[in-house]
Amino acid sequence: MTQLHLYNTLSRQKELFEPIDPAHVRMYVCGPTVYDYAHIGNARPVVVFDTLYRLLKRHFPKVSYARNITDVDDKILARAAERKISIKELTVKTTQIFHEDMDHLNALRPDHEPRATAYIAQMIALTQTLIEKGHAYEAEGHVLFDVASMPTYGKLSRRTRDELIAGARVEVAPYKKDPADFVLWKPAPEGGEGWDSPWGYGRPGWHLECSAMADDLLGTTFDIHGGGLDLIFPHHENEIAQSSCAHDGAPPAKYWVHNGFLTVNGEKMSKSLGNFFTVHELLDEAPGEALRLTLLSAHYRQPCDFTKDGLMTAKATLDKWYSALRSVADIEAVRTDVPAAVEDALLDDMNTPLAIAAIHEIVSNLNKATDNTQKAKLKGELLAAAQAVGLLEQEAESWLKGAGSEGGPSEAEIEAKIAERLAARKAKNFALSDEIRDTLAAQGVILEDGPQGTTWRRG
RNA sequence: GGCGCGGUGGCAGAAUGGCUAUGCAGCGGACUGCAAAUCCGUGAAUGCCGGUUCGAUUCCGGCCCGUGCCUCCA
Repeated sequence: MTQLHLYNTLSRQKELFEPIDPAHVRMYVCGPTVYDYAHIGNARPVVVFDTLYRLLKRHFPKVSYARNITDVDDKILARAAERKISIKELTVKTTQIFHEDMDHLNALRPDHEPRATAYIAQMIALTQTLIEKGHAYEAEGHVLFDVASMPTYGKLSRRTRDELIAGARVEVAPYKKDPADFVLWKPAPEGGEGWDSPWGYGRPGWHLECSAMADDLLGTTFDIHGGGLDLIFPHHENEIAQSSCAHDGAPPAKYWVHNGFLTVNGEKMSKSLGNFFTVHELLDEAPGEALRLTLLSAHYRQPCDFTKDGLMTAKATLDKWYSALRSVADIEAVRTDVPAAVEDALLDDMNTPLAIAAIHEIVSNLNKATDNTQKAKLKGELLAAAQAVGLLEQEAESWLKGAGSEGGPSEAEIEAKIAERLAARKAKNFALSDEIRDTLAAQGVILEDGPQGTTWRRG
């Protein structure tokens, strides 16, 4: 397979990816609501769509990737009030932390990262258009989308309005014409966070934000809209409703791509279960690349169960890969394209587990290689392959010697111990030699004796 | 209740109408002063019951189990 195929939620099938404009591919992914540290579940779509972004960039001349920042929302208001700080202060700080955390996961920054509050004018305009076209109505300071005005509503999530009503567990607001109607604009109290609008002081609805930003940055219809599975309904369904109705039927996106949910220790992550992990805290336990590899170890549409054991296995895998790279540190890599086995796996609906298996094979071949020409070629292949999935972006030496160095012995101390041990070994004092090795091992430093002498790494 | 997803060896996790990846763990060997790492070899799986088929883990139906959404959770 040499062309990209993606599973489109709209058709529930794998489809050949045919960009609207092959010269310029456009992708929008729903980003975080910045009220707290990003958790490991938030990281999954970031890593998944970063992998897709990298893949698209290799195959198309220009890619525009937009990922929004939702910086106005009930949870943000509540958190800011709780901490007695301004909304701005909260969202700026949280956004900064989000960026730092995602950088650690080797996620490239999107080309556009719109903040909802910078697009209020576009949201108001979109709402007005929907009212003018008869798809929205005002009621008690709210503007609501009129679901009955759109016969195809429910197409993405494959739900009918009857099902929605039958399954509704929420109390229906009395001002709604139809229980399925959703809010585009809602009133805000005087002095609270809000903006003036034709319908009074208020705030935009969440679904409206993405429609307005995507439309403004990527155009009426763009190629890929991504996000987590849980966003299919209602968020993406409502985005389709808003954008299509505002644009006389033109849908916002051609391909809808959704990543599966992440569980922790087999259960949905929640604070009460005690299995809630933020990316920030996990970075203290393992490098970001290990976290990234863990997330890519399962196919993006499958559920991914996160465990600390899995994280440690990913770390060990990277140790192995970096060790292979270190063994050829003095050989210059031959620059090559991403090896076919890896690229083909990725082109087939981003089969990252298969791509990772192919990387294992390259590592194995590199470890087996005897002549330098072969090693140079395989080193190039390994780097190209790993970087296609955002891994092996560090120097082997610093990965192996730097990880977990806080609190451990310094490099100079380790080198001194190794020299001491070498002397003991030469004198055939193996008791001392082993004692030195054991002591270092207890401090997290693993010694490996090879034909070229002793190398070390932190475990 | 409605809609959806999944059940593959000890674990993780791909693929496939017949010849069944990959990694970790295990076992044996090479190498090593001994280890570690690496390499070589090796055992081990398709939830249950039917159907279609020469043949099903793969397709179809039923069941069981798990799980997600239906609430501005990725």
